[in-house]
Amino acid sequence: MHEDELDRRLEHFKEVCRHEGLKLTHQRMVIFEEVAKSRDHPDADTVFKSVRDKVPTVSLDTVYRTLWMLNAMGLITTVGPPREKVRFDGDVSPHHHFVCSRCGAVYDVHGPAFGPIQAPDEIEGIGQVESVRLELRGRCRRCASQIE
Amino acid sequence: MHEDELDRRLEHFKEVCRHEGLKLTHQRMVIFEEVAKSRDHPDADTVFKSVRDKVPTVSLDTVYRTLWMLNAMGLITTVGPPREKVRFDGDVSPHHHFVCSRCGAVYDVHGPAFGPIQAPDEIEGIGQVESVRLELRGRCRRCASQIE
DNA sequence: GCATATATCGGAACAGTTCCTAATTAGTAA
DNA sequence: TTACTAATTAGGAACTGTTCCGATATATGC
Repeated sequence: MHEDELDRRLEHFKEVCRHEGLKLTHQRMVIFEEVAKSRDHPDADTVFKSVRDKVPTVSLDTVYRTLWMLNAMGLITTVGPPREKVRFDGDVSPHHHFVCSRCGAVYDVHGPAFGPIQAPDEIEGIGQVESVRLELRGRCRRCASQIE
Repeated sequence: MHEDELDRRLEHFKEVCRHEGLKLTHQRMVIFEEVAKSRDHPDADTVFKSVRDKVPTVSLDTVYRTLWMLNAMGLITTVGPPREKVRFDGDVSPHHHFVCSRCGAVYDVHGPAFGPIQAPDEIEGIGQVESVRLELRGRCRRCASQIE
């Protein structure tokens, strides 16, 4: 990534914070920068260790809080569903899932609209695909109809 | 689900166990039946509680061991990536991920082959889709080239 | 039935994440 | 600059989901 791009993201981050009335603490900036410039999808502990090199007293809690905050603000994303326990499915036929982000309910989606998903050619250079998992997230009907 | 279908699955399960030299314990059958007949993607604790009604002394460990075994045998599947910690991604542009099931490395997949994924009409009746997550799993090049 | 490899139970251990509270700090206004 | 205040942090305890461990029990093959 270009130095410029990182600066641009940092500036955007500051802007969003100001706009949301969030304080621009040193910790937050270092944590954001760490994820923004990383290319290897680090876990929380990895971020924690990197940040600690620059801010020795930072706590793991702060790292977690900040990461989820950044995620909520759309400044970073996560790989895999956040904070959920494993669930099992007796149906092994090819299908996908809709997970309600509010109540956690899981709905099967068999709809043929997707068809059998095929990996793009790019994958060739990365590895051998063994399974494809498609997960839709959102608010289910029941939750959507309830007042917040 | 028809009673027949459940019986068929149970019979298939027994067959696979025999073929693999796995013992057909009462616990295993009850656990498998519980997941096979469920329609709501239960978590391990839910399965545990259901099974306990029929086998009061069953342990949570047995439930977990059995569920992962069933998963490994392809008799059930999981929702969401199993046994992994959350990882973060500073890239918020639309893209997907390839996760190596052996070393855990995550690779970005931007390939246009997928295009913007669209939810099937079936979704209309389920809820409002807020995000779509596509995850490819398999063995990455580096791992594939190593002797097991 | 007997032998034995396999599976189970129960509880302790573990890992990742979140909670709690006193102390600190960024932003704001005088 | 200084003082004020609400937001944020550090550190460690607590929590949750999952796995490990060792003694006991059991399914299967003979």
